[in-house]
Amino acid sequence: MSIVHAQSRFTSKLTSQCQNCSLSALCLPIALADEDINRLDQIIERKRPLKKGEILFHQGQTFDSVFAVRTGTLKTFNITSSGEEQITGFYCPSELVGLSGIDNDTYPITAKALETTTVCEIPFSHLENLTAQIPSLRHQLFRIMSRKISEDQQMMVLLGKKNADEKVASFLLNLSSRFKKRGYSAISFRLAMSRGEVGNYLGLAVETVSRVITRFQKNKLIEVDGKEITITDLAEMQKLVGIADDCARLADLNK
Amino acid sequence: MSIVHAQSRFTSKLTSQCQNCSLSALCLPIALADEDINRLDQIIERKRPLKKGEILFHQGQTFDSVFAVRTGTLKTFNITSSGEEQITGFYCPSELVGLSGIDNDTYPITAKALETTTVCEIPFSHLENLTAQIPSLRHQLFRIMSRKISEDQQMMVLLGKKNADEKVASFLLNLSSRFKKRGYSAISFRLAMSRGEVGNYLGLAVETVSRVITRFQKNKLIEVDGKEITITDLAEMQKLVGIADDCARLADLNK
DNA sequence: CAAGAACGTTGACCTATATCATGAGGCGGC
DNA sequence: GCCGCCTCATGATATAGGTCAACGTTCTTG
Repeated sequence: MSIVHAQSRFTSKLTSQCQNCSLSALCLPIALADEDINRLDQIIERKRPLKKGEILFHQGQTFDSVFAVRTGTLKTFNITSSGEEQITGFYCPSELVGLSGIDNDTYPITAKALETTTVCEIPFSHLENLTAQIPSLRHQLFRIMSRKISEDQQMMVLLGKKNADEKVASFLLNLSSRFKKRGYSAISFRLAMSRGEVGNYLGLAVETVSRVITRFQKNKLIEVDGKEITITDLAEMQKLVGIADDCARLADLNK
Repeated sequence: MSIVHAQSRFTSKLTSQCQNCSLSALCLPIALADEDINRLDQIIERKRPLKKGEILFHQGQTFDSVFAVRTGTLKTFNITSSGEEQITGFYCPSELVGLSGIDNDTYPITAKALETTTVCEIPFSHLENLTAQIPSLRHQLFRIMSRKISEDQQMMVLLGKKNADEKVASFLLNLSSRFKKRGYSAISFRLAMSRGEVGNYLGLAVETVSRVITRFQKNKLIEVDGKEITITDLAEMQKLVGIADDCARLADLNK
């Protein structure tokens, strides 16, 4: 009987259910009981894939959902007074986009696909209701938002205090750890974004990004083949960035 | 009878109750029913004032509470790899500090008083429990966190794309609107932070901040007397910053 | 109230990175 | 499968803002 149960349960889930999703351990369902995952599952809509360059939501558009990236990569950006775009983030699988829209019921940024990308749409009003009933989901959502705040603040430190080398090294190591977290190689990966987008994000000119990458290659820190990056000297890269990225370790340094 | 009720209710509240707090319309209690404010009130602890330079919490310390500023001003900062501090925010009355600590149960930043400052301590586990029962409180907390994410992203744009003039102008206008929101003058106010702290926050050297401020004075944009600032040409200042700070207005510009 | 420390301003100079310019791949579209 | 465009790399040059130094002013503290 338990077999029948398991079976029916299995067949009733198509590949796009949270239970089967290889990302569930990183994404919203983390720490949820099976039954609760089901409830979450029911409010989630899987959308047709976005092609490269397609837009998920626009700056100024009415907010109604947050989105979990399933495959591919997104960027989010603002349009500045002078009309140029300022990229505020890149989003990889399992990451949640759109949380900044809750405040004004309006997305303050645009989200655009860097490559073919699939997302799960999570209508926020439903999610919010569910959080009333599922404490661990509520806590998880608070944590995700809190982490986003911390990360953005780290980014502020990067933009305000780091030089070009440190910025690029931080960026590469950050991607590395995100890939690692979801089971890919931490030392070898493919950039979904162009040099221009990297520069825009880091507050650098394209040319500077290009030169730094070339220099890193010459100094045998990384190997590069177009968008393929291999970190060959992780230790040296980490030294470049400084230990401060590990906040916890500093706890006793600032009394 | 209703008079007695009102009376007893009044006398039962000391000055440090949410109901009597002049900030309640801006702070967490916004949109809460009286009875719900009471429940919130009960979990909040008022702390003795912090003197200038005292620390509210340390980077690395275990997270247990968020804090609402009642009077005074706080700054939050990180220590970078090279040991210098990078300021990540200034907090004025009614604003909530410490939300970035939820994620790791650890504050990733230090919060320090810039002047004599009083705060309300809100133990987060209690707050989280209350949000299960009070939907409007839950929504308010999501909104506050969401707004923080938007604001930090605006800050990233500022750090990544703006020049010194634009940074300083943005900073002054930002303070101006925060003062205005809580009923103070939008054109005349006192900076709680030093030029050095402004520079640190904006990714500029002290000298640059000083020079920009001097230039603004010469150009009759502002008047300055030490830490007292008066904005004399608001329109020109806004022009300097650009219209893009108003995200909503751009909704139809980026199709 | 005096002395030292911290803060703020201003000038001279320097440098990291932006900008401009050019050319070489590489990719998408017809 | 070719053309045109976009991306990337690299050199030459310009510049915004950093750094260093000197000095006045304003807090702080004994």
